[in-house]
Amino acid sequence: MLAEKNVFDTLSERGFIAQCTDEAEVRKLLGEKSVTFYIGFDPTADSLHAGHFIALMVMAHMQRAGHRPICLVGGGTGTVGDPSGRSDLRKVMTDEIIEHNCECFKKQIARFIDFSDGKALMVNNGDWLRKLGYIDLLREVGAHFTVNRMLAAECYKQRWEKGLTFLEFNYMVMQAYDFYTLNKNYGCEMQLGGDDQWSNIIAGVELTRRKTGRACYGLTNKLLTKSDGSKMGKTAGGALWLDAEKVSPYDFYQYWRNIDDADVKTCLSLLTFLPMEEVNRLSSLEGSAINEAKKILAYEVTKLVHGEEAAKGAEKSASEIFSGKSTENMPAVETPGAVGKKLLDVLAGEKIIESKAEGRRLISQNGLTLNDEKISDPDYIFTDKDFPDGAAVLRKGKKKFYKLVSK
RNA sequence: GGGUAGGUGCCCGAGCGGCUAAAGGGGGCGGACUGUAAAUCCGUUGCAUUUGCUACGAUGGUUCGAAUCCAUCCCUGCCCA
Repeated sequence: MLAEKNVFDTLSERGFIAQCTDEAEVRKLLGEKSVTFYIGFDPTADSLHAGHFIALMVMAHMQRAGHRPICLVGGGTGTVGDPSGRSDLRKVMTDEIIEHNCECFKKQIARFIDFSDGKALMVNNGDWLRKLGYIDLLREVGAHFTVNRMLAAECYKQRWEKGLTFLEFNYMVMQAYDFYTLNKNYGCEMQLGGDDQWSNIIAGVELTRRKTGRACYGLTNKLLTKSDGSKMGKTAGGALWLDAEKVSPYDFYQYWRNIDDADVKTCLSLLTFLPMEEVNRLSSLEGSAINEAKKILAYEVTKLVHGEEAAKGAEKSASEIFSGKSTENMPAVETPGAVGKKLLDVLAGEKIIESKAEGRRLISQNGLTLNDEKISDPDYIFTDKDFPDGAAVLRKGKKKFYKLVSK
């Protein structure tokens, strides 16, 4: 069942599309039948992050329009590591870790994509890549690649200075083989992915054509970057993970709530399903009014990732905390027996600060507030009075709040 | 395998016997200004704290004293094979 509107237009209108093979052909294809397509995710960590989310959105748009997604987790390619656009060699992971990460990915992806009734498939390229024989692969696939062409690929540019290992050089071949395999087994005709995957995708399109004579297509989505070109989705602790254990819904919400004005439009159109009229209306708000747009953005993205309940909770906490009305939903930290202990010891113990030196620095720079009183003494010791109702409100910097619960 | 240039804090990058926990920049953090924004400005940025510990690829050595000198090893780039 195809949607009335061509997804290609939807994706294009929302600003997803970076590069595409034969646009007219792809658009036509997507408009006339249900297309099976795939996106691969390499298990580089035990959670997906904001960068993957945009790909999931593309996938969701496609599925909503009646096409069939194949989610590929890279149990095989993950062992090699994609060098595309990277300046360093990826860490080698053990098979156990890769397997574990694949499982984590599967669970997360299942929240965004409907896998019921075969509406989507989940595959692991380890299933076919791992049992390939070297000689067989060379003869079957290697013959179709010229090194000259591979070397010219944009994705290796970054590596010219640092050196590219043969191991990584093969990544492209493996990914191309994935596409060919999926085309053969599932009739997969398109591969989507982040724009950094363009070279790999093209390789797959060509391999499939050479081996089968069938035309395949590729389309890449823009990478999630800020208006200044830097990567979006970076937090103090690293990536903006989709796993609630790694980044709480509240922090996740706050990330989007604090996005640059200039990025509001991109985020709304790429990361939410709000109609474009609404996206345009919200992102045209000026001055402080654009905060409304940010609230909606934060709520919508959090809802997609963590569910409606968590999104509402995060929204409520944020508005209460920043208006100073209530501390009820503030992120709580259990600090039993804090009374009588040094403030810095307690905070360091709870990882609220990374080290006591950082704590001292914060205090000397007026960055720590306890129940609305600036802390000025690095040796401050908690007293009963700090926990009026069994809880104290600690503020670190301007925006990080913690409710210390003393039991 | 031969020649050569290197491996410095989160990253880039200076330092090339003591004044070096290590210039400068980026990033991060804090403050001011604001709109829980950006830009800007100021401060700060190993840990422990009252001169203690750990750090300049690894291990040994020379020295009163080494990131800086020597030896061996590991890793990387480039050129040659």
